[in-house]
Amino acid sequence: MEKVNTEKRVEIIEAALQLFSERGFEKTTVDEIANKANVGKGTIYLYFKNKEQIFMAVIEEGLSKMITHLNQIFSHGNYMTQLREMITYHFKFVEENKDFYKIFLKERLNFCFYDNPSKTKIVELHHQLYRLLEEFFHNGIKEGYLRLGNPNYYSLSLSGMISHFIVHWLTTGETESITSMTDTILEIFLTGAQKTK
Amino acid sequence: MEKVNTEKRVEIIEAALQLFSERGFEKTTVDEIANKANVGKGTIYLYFKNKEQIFMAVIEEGLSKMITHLNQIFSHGNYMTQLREMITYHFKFVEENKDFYKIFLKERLNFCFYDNPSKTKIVELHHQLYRLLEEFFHNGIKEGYLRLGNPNYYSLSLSGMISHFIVHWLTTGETESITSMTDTILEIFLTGAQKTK
Amino acid sequence: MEKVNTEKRVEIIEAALQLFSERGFEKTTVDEIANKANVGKGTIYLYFKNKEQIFMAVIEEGLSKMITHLNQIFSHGNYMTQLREMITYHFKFVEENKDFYKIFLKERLNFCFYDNPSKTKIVELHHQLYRLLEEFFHNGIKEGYLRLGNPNYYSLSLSGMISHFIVHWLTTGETESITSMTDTILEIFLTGAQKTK
Amino acid sequence: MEKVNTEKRVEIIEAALQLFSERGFEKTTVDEIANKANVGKGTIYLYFKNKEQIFMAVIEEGLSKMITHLNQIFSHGNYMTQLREMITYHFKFVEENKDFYKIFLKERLNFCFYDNPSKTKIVELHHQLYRLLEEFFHNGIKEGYLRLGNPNYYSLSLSGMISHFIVHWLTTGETESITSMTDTILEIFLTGAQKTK
DNA sequence: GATGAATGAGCTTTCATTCAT
DNA sequence: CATGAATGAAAGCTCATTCAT
Repeated sequence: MEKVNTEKRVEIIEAALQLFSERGFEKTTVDEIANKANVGKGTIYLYFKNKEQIFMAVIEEGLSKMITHLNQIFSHGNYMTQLREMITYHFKFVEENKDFYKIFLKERLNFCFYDNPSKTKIVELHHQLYRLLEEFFHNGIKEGYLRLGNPNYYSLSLSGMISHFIVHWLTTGETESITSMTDTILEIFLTGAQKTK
Repeated sequence: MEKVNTEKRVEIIEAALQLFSERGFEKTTVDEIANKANVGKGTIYLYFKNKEQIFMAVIEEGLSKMITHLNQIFSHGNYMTQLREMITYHFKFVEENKDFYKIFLKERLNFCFYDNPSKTKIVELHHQLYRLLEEFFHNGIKEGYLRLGNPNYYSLSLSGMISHFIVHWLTTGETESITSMTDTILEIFLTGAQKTK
Repeated sequence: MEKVNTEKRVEIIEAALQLFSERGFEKTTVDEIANKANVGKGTIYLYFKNKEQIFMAVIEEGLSKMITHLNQIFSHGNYMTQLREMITYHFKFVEENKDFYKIFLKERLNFCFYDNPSKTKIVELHHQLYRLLEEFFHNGIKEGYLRLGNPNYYSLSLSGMISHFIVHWLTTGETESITSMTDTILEIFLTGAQKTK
Repeated sequence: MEKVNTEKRVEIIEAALQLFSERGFEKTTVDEIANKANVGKGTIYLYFKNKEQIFMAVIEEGLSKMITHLNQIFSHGNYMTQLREMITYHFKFVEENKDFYKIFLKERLNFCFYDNPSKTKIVELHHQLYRLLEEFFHNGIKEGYLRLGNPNYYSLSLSGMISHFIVHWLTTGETESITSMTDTILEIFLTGAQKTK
């Protein structure tokens, strides 16, 4: 019933992405998506089984992009460069995909509850992202760049810092580029906030 | 039209809190809230102008609780104790107010868009929380506990770490108490993740 | 969710009965029913779970009426009088409940397929009607009024004759009262069409 | 716009016949018909103006078949043989055209309302069938096989008996061949159900 | 104050029909 | 001739809100 990737499908996803991020899933109507995508309302249902599937496709799209790029970053260069680039990439990504990131931040909490088959792809991608970071921090310890410790805790800490800076940036009007925060975060993450004697 | 605090109002808020956190705002019906609160559906509209106002009240309630308690923590004891207690308190709070915290995490992003008069109270409280933490970190620097730097960045970093650990905890089944994470977070925040020679 | 018998419920059933018989189930919209019944569309759903349940209620209503009356007829008088009255009653019933009878004639074929719980009541009533007639003809044989034979075949034959006369009457403009057909049918049923020497 | 009989047209009618009898007219989609007939959806509209016309063609097809065959039966043999064969033919027909007969039984009631030009063909055929039987019973009286009386009443009586036996057979699982009912019906129709002294 | 029956705007989804290829 | 992607009117149903009691 659902058609494969075509120009129309992409247009629908892009329209939906914007609207979902502006008004949220529930407050966005299929009519609005159709209008913004310049397709008939019925057309939407040629490409997606229902409104929820559009949402899933939107998330999938964004998560896949993130994973692909992180994999690229982690595939060459030395560790510290990768660390810095990972942070910068997050900021660049959010600047370019503000809409997706807003949705992502809101929906993270629900990913775990996605049990029905139509959502497993999302859960799978989210796990992939999680494991990618875990491995990265695991390597950091093994290669002697990071202190001994649970790599997941490092992962959660840095991710938390990054996403919280982003939340702050998004909610305070997105003045200036947020990429300039890279060094700040890197320093706090690596050397901590405590005054050394 | 809106009545002041009474037992009924509290019951409505508590019922709504639970339902909103379980199903989200849109998927919760006023009927359900009325049932759970053991009041008539019409009664709800004696205490709240509309469904959205219930939501606002729920958020207000939670934010006020947090602010009150943080103020208490910051009012006595030495700095490092306050820092540790602040983290522990967050964890305790989320354990006791899981429902509210979920909503809070999701809605944070929207606080900035709350322009209409009915939401200013929320924005105000959110700012208060923000300033409270800013001041706390500002003091940490002034009193020589924290390295020189922008107190907001410290605030964002630690808040991000805390909330991200909570997200992880919430989405992985809430096994064990999360308060045990206090030391882990404190250490990473204070001394960083980098291996020292 | 469904309210019990009230004036509104009755009005909805009556409006639906008319519309269903005029346009058929599918071509009748809930809006139309609501309009004809002078209630809001939403009100319909206070009394019926969905459109199909209205239909079921309509059928139930009519079948119950028929069964009740047939029971009355079969409860007193001698056999031949009962037989005649039964036929007359069918004609009177269809004259007074033309709408229902049309629906009944069309839906008979589907009664057997009504497996889901919401329809068992209908199936049950239909069986009741069937057994009532079977027993009536069984008695006719036992009491020596009817020739030896399978009572079901007599039941099917007479019912068939009656309903076909009704179909004819309904489709040819319902000129004159159809009750005048009672004797014609009775005679053919009892003594047959063949010329006796 | 409508093409004459071709293989494709026949396939569409046959597919529609089956689907209409299974799900009814409204619940059958043009897509389904197209799929079952192995033609493109657009192709259907080369052969039929709209969905309703497919339905009409289905009915026409079946009625024509019945009329043709009844004419054959009535064209040779003696009267009583013709009578018996007419009944048997009905049963054989329904066994071979169960789908059509179900639709026919349901739609009979509407034939009279078919006023618009697209339906006159149906009405015409239905009248033809009616007159064919009327004439047959008229002859039966004239030739001394049947008692004096209105031939239409005999026609309605026997037709009613036959179709009601068929309804019963269709709704009770179609166990055994229904053709075995021929004698039963014939006897009741000819000699009646009343016990003779 | 408290209620819940009543409402209709508004939603998602379906599907007969068209038409460019 | 044949097709199926595209369409939007129209349907069933939900639910926030009102208001007579």
